[in-house]
Amino acid sequence: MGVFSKTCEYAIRSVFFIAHRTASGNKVGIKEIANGIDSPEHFLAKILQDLSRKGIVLSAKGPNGGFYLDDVARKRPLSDVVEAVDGNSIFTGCGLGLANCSETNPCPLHHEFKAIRNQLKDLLEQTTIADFSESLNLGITKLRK
Amino acid sequence: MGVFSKTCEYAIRSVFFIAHRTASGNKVGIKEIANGIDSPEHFLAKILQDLSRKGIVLSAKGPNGGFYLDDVARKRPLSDVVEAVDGNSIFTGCGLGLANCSETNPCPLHHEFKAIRNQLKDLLEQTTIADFSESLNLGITKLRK
DNA sequence: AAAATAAAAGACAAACATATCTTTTATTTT
DNA sequence: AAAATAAAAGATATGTTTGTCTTTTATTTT
Ligand code: FES
Ligand code: FES
Repeated sequence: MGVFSKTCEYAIRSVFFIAHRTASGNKVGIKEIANGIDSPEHFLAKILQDLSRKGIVLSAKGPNGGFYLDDVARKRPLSDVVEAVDGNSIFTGCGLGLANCSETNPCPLHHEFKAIRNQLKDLLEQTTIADFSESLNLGITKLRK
Repeated sequence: MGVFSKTCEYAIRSVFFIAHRTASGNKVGIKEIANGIDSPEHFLAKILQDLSRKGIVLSAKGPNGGFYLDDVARKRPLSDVVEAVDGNSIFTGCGLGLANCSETNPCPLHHEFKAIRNQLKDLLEQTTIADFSESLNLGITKLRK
């Protein structure tokens, strides 16, 4: 089990892929996305339907349709994607699973854990979906092994 | 879903509890532990059986029996507990779920993610089970809400 | 030796995450 | 209007995690 759920991993990889493939106003179909990020097609379809409903990605039916991002969507922080799929427990929850993480009732790892958790939060809040398009264009980074 | 599995959360909380309650050579029973960390008794029993088989905790059957830790077990780093339960993917796995996290085939988040992942690794490797007994004794930290 | 205690082990069940397949709806092209 | 396209929606399946209950084994106390 990773930091994010499998669903969330596919979600992040797919928005990166869509951003990268639809930079100049075109759209990309579910099959191509699923292949591009090495995910099960129908499972990814569910995820993108959900992201579409929540306004994280945009979609169009019919010929020449597919998924895409507009300028607003491109500039969304990654934290919005994570929160849409996995909720905000990764940003606020106790590392040891206590019901309420707080300064007044901390678990033994609270202070150390909170510092690390906040760094992950900062990373995801300060980088946008579009931020990684260039390294993908250059082939420096990958979305499938 | 947190950083650790529910099973691992219970495991960490229980070793903290056992360390705290068995400081002077005594033992503590499963019921008391389950109540002390607010976990399902029989589920925790399975976890402790596993930790016992792996040598993370010690146990004794019969009257006055229970779980305990010796000096060696007390000084084990938390990373041993986590690795025994959740494996090492939290320390080495790709944040976006790619099959192999590496410098030569990095995902877009690789460098940033790796830095955070390594901090968690360092935290867990550099603190031992016994390190938190004092703050538990003083009631400064808690193992149940 | 018998009774009591407590962990170990086994069988089962519910909930959730992940995945697959089929049908429907909306849109565009012809 | 008809045909083609592609996402949306629905139904079903598989696997894993989490949780419960019962029986067995080992140990100690009486
Ligand atoms: S209480 Fe556990 S991380 Fe804050
Ligand atoms: S390749 Fe993704 S974190 Fe290293």
